[in-house]
Amino acid sequence: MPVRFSSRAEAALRGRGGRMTRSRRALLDVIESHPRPLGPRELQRELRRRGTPMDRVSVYRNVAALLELGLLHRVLGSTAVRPCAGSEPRCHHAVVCTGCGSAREFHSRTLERALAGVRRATGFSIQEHLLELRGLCAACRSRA
Amino acid sequence: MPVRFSSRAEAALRGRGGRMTRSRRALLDVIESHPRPLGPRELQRELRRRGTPMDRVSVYRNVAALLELGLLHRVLGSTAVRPCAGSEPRCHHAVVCTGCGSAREFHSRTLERALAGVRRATGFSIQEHLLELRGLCAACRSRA
DNA sequence: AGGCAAACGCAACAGCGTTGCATCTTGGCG
DNA sequence: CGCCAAGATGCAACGCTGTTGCGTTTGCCT
Repeated sequence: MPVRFSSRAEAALRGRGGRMTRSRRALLDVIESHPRPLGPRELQRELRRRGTPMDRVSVYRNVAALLELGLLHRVLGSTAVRPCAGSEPRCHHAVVCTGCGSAREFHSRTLERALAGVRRATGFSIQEHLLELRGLCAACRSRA
Repeated sequence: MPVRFSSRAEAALRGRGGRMTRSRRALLDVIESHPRPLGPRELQRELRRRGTPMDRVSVYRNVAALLELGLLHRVLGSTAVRPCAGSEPRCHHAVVCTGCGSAREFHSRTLERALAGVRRATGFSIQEHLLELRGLCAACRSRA
C-alpha cells in the first residue's frame, strides 16, 4: 500500500473542512486493519470491543462521508464497506473470499471486451456494471 | 416464450402439494405481465390497483416459494424479482434498463472466458459470480 | 483562552421483512 | 354434493436497519 489508508482519509476529510476526532480515528483504524469488508453493525461492534464505542448514527455518517470521498467501496448486495485500493476512483470489480472474507480487486481487459460484446448483442448502452465474484482464496483453499 | 410463466408456476406449485388460489393466480399474472422487475411493495401496489389486494406477508411468502422453485430471479442488490426466462436454472446475467426498467438476460462466452482469466490471475477459485449491467435499451435511447 | 462550526450522542421515527396465531379456502374423498 | 385436513391468507406484533431532529460536546483556528 503506497500511502496508508488512514492518512489518505485524514487528508481528504481535512480538505473538506472536516476534523479529526478520536472516534473518527478509531473508525479509520478499524477499517484499515480489517482485511474483510465490514458492515455498519460490525464496525460498531469492533469499535466497542476496542474500547472506543461509537453511536450507530455516527458510524453511518462517517461511512457515508468516506464513501462520498471515494475512499470506501461498498460491496455489492450488502452494506459492507472496505477501503478502496490505491488512490484511484472506486473500482467495481472484486473477488471476495467466502472463507476469510478478504477481498481483492482486479482488472481484466477480456472482461471489458466481453461487456462491449454484450452491448452489441443486446442493443443496450451500458452505463454501469456491477460485478463481484465469490470464491475461495489460495490460502483458504490450501487450508481446507 | 415456450410455456407461459403462470402455467409453469402452477405446475411447479402443484407438484409441491401447493394449491392455486385467486390471490396466487393474480400475483402470477402481475409478474408475468410486467416486463420490468418488481419489488414486494410494487407487487402489492399493483395487486391492489387490479382489485385483488394481497397482504404483505402473503406477497413475501409467495415470492419466496417461487424463488425456491427457481421460477423467479432476484435482481442483484435489490429485492425486485422477475420471471426466469425459459425453464433452465436461474441465470445470473442480465442487463436492466434504467429508463423503462425492462430486463434482458444474456449469455456471453467471452465473459465466461474472462472469468476464467480472473481465476488464474488472482488464485481464487470462483464459486459464484454476481453480474448485472445497467444501461439504456434501444427503445429508451431513441426516445431520448 | 475563546468562539464558531463540525461532530457527536440520544431519542424518536419510518420502512422492510419476519413470526405466531386465528380464520378462511382449496381440493380430494367418501 | 358436502365434509374436512392441509395449505394459504390476513392481522397484529415484533425486530432490525437506517434516518432525522436537536441539544451538547469537541476540535481547531485565531
